[in-house]
Amino acid sequence: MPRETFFNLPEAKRKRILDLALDEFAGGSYREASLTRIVKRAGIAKGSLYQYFEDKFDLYFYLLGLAGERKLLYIQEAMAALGPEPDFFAMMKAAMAGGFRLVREDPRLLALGNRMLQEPDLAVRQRVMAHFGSMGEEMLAAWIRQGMERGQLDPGLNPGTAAHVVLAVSQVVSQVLASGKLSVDQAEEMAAEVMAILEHGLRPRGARRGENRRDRG
Amino acid sequence: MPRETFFNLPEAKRKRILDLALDEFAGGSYREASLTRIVKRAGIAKGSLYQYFEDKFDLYFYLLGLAGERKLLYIQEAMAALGPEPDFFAMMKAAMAGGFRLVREDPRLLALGNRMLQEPDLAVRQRVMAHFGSMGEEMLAAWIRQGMERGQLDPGLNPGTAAHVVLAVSQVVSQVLASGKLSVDQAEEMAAEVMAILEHGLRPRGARRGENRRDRG
Amino acid sequence: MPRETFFNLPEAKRKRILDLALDEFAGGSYREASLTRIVKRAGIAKGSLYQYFEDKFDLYFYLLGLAGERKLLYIQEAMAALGPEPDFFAMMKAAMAGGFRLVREDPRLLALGNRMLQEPDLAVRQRVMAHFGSMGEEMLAAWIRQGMERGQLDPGLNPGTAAHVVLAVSQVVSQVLASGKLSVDQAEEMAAEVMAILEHGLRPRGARRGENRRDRG
Amino acid sequence: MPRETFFNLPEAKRKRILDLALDEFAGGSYREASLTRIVKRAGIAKGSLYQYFEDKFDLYFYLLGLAGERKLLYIQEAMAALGPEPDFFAMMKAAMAGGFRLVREDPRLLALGNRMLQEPDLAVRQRVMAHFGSMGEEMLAAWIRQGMERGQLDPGLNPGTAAHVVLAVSQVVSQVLASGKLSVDQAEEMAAEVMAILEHGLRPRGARRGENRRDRG
DNA sequence: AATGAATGAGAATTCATTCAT
DNA sequence: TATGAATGAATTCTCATTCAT
Repeated sequence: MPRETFFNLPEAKRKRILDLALDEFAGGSYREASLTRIVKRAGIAKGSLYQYFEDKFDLYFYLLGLAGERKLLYIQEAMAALGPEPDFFAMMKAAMAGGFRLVREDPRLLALGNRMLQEPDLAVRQRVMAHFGSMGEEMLAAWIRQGMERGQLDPGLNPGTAAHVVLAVSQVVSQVLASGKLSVDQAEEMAAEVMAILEHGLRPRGARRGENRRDRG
Repeated sequence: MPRETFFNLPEAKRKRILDLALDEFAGGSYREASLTRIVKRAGIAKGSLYQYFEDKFDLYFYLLGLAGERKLLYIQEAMAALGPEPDFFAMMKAAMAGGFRLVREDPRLLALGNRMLQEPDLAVRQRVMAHFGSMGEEMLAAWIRQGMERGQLDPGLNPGTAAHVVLAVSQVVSQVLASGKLSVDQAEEMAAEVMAILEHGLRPRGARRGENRRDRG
Repeated sequence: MPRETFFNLPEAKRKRILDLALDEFAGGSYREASLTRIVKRAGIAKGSLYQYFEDKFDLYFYLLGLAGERKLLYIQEAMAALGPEPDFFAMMKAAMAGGFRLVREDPRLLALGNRMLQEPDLAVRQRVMAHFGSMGEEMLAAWIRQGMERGQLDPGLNPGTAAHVVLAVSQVVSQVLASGKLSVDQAEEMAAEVMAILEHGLRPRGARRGENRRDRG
Repeated sequence: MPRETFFNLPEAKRKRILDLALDEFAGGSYREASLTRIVKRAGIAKGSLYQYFEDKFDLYFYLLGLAGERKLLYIQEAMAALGPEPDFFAMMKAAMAGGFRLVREDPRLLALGNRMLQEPDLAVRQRVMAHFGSMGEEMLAAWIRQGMERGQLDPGLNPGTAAHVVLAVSQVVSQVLASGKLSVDQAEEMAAEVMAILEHGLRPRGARRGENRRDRG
């Protein structure tokens, strides 16, 4: 956690530092993110950064926490709009919508997470995992189990595999976004498409027969 | 391209150098790959590497080419087994099978490609792209167009989006493999699952009615 | 000297600061003692320390003075128990006893002195010497002269050399203690042994055997 | 151990680097010795030093080895002049003479060893000890045992304590020398004096006076 | 009187690249 | 053709000291 010093800073300065740090850590691996560059751009002394944070990892970790927190918040807000006993796919779409809200606010927040998942430094990844766990993975597994119980998902599915598939697919959306190949709008469209496909693949087989699942035309 | 010197090297030495270089470049970003480490492990002089290759990028680029070439070869071999006018999904599965053959031979070849797609150094990525283009993307778009013409894919699809979806999904498989979360066998199983879902999602809608696409049980 | 501010501090706080400072300065060279660590452990502000003391040296110097003062006190108390015209070796033993009392009270006080004698920073050592002089050395020389006059020491001795020898030997005891190789009790035993040897070596020759032991010269 | 690179250097350069390094490491603690200063004074690039040595410790350790080696050599040469079954005190004097020869050649070699014995960084000291052991201590203990068997030392002695005393006394000589308080000649005189005292203290009691000098119990 | 933010020099170490032999 | 020494900028992190509040 940042030192008290950091929180005593005028908000503008604090935000500026976080902003520049986000630039760094979202733009490459942990190793490649340069504190030197941050302080140079921020116009502060090298030592100052060390008054705010324990060390490089402390800053990185704090940033990750902020991003995760915000993402979770958005997801929860999107899900709050759903009724009780919500459909699995409705939840997934709400979660995705939350993710997209995050991206529209600041794409780097998403990139930060992606970078972490690809972090080449094993020690860094382990330290992160030790605190954050696999996060989404567990939540998702719970959703899937619930969805199967409620008859929203094919009972023949292997929950573990399904979770991997779903998680992987949503990571794809993230990465397509991060790569800048698609605009946010295009990505959202693609995500809807992907979700439709997923839904088609994961719904109970019998339940799909004789009906038109796709209303997008 | 490597200098002539490199090709004059005894094959064992040449392979050894490439092998160690693959270790480096598959294990992190371009920046993090260390020539120093390569020469140390290879037991050759720093200067020698510069007699074989222009610079770091030259070596990296050559490695990428080798991996791409081999992947393409495997895909082509897998596709050669298909009859004339092959089904789109059969082609996809063949391509995937080619990819898995690559992975079984050397997982680092796959990791190398993944790392490149995530390369944080813009200049590096651009130089790579300038020579390799989006590779798979164009081939895939052609397949999709063909598939739609032949009535194997839903005519209502947006080919570009579909290409992205398909590409993204196969990248997912790659990354799951690279992450080590799944064994190659598990990943292959998951890939089959994913392909089934994709097929379900992309086949012409009418064509699916009243038939059981899924024979896996 | 500390500023007035320091003496206005509640005693507990004052002692705590000195205690932590002793930890630092007894544990390494002047340079390695870290004010940052002191204030962190003391839970006071960096600036506060500079309100109490001029600078790092001021604190160090004050600490040295305190330790020296106490050591002198203990020595004097041990000597007060001796009768008038005390024997040189009785005085030495009393002095040593004083030193051991100091060590038993707080071994860091001894370590502090030893570190000073080994201080690598010439400027620091010189500033210390400028104020404290060689301390013990002069007192010791006086004792030796006195001892020779009173016939307690061999008149053939070179007083300067003898002083060095005696001082050096007692430093040995200090360092053995500081090194932690011996317990205080063991060290005290060793000191007695050493003193016995010294006594044997420095007593007037005639007093021992009626012959001149020295065949080297 | 230094890298091959170092040994391939022209001798003058190699010596110059070692000389400057000796300046650093003999002048303070491990931490205080500055590689930056060494390269600046040597007029070489920072990176070059790392071509010669693994890291700071490697350089330090190599220096220590050189000094130890030379000291041992001198001691052995001095002892070679002694006849068979040499007297314990003759051996001690020879050893001391070896030490003085070292000091006359380069006092920093002695200072280096002293600094090591006082090294505040525990980890450094441990790594050194792990390779060098206590060196002298063991050799000395053997001498003492031998001396007692041969009737050159008082059989009532505790060999451990005696070893400590002797070792400590010779360290004193070292430190007096290192401190610069005495010239080498004066120090050698003092050493002789000290040895005479020691001899007097450690010789068999009967051999001296036919009585037991020890009344301390 | 107390605070604690700011500073910048200095520390060890790694790296890709050049070039004389 | 191979070598490997030299380079210097880059990295993270620590420190004593100052000063406005």
